[in-house]
Amino acid sequence: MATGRNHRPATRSRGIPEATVARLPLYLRALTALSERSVPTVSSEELASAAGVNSAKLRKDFSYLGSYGTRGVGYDVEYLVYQISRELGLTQDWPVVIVGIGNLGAALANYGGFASRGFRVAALIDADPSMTGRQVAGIAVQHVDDLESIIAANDVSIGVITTPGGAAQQVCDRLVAAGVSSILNFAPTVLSVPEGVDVRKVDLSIELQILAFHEQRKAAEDLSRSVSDGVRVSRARRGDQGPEGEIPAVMPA
Amino acid sequence: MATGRNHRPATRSRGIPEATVARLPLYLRALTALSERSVPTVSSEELASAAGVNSAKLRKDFSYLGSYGTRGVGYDVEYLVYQISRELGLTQDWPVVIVGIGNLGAALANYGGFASRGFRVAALIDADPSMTGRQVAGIAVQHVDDLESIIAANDVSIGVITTPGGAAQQVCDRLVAAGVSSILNFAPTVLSVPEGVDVRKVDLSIELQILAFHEQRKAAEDLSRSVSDGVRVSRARRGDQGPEGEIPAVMPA
DNA sequence: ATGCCTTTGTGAACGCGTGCACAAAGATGG
DNA sequence: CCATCTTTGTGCACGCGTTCACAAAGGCAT
Repeated sequence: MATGRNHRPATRSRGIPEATVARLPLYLRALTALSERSVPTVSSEELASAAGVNSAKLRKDFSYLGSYGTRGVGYDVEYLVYQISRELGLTQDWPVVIVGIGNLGAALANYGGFASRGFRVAALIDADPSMTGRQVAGIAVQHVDDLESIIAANDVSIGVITTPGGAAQQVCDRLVAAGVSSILNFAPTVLSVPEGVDVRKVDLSIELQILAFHEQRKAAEDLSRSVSDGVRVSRARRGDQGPEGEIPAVMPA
Repeated sequence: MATGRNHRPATRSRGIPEATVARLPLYLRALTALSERSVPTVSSEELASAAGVNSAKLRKDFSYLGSYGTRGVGYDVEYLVYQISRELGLTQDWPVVIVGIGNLGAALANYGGFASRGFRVAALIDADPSMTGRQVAGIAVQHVDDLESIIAANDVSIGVITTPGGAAQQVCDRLVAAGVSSILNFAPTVLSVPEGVDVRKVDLSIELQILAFHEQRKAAEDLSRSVSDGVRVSRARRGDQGPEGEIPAVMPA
């Protein structure tokens, strides 16, 4: 039920809105950068600008965590880093398994952003026997037959699925049965999971299609503007705005 | 200003809500699967189930495109595939450049989901001279010095950034200056772009942090429930719920 | 042709998220 | 100790998105 975007639509996480939770990592990243530059305090305006959000939104977000600011001064960077880290559960270590060590799985295994924030790649799992034992990012790939024991041995609760779409649901079921209750799904599949399991989806193809929609809309606007203004627009040459040549994605006013 | 999630917050795309646009690729995928099985028609209930959404939401989404269903019967699969494809701009070919051919960039270049839906990897670009000329996914990597000419020669309007965070803004600026107006950003950076340029962000680290938040919340709930019920919960052993041992992410009722 | 049955399309209500605007709070200088 | 100035925290209003519930519409059997 839980899809990647607009996550956990009904249940509010007991006080902290989902939209706020989704922004906390953004703030944390900006704060960490400030911390590394030894900046002691930061105002909501500055931090909001660094995180790319509205300052009122940022203040409201922080208000859900508590009153951690000082009026007239701003927020203590170190303190806020700690509070957000704790709220996100990053003060503890999260072992993660990656299932499906293809190009993407290998890329994720090598991705530095994991280790930097409390996430540790506990195991790499693949169904291909010829992959078993191969070192990827310094970790030996294990066979999917041992999935359950690997999960149990490492007390893993977060799984990343980077298998082909056809295998995703099956892998998901096994992960969940083995005790994993949070899944990051890169496979182009709608996973069905029991109540209590969180799924977030990252779908590269969908992201591109959304961009294409807006791109087409912009092209159509440019086209209609160029017709009236006589301005030549590169993208307008592309043509093919549908079979009837009508402007797509534009409802009749 | 445009962040990856909740995209284009103010401007509605002249008739089609952004939330609907984000779901169209989901419907399209489900419909394509039905089409391959030669299913002629589908009801909103069936399709919604396949796409993992509410049927009322699906019907309202389709209502923004027009009245393409037949009451008492459902939707014609082939016709709907065509209409959605056209609406998303997938009837035309979108040349895409990928900048930053590391693990992730290479994974994306090899990703089959691109070509299957009107997207064509027109060029791979990297700043490392030793990468220049190397074949990745059958495409020769080109040097970033030639970025502008590559964009122009291929009439590229969509760029994918998979560089390290430090290089992302610079690459972004050059892409935009060269005429790219839609960017898919995998770098952990808040990109600032001029008006009219769309940016979608995919941040693996952020997705994991959101999962960790919910995971921690579930662990805290399990913990408090196990205290009263005497149920032993695996995750409860993990401990370390913050320095005061209080339950995090739970506002006092 | 007529009545029934299924399914769409949508009006209306509700809830969440956002942003404005301001009062409260606290630091700082005299 | 008081005045001033900065910045937080939040009440409020607004708009978008979701969901319900039902009337309209069309197929189908008799």
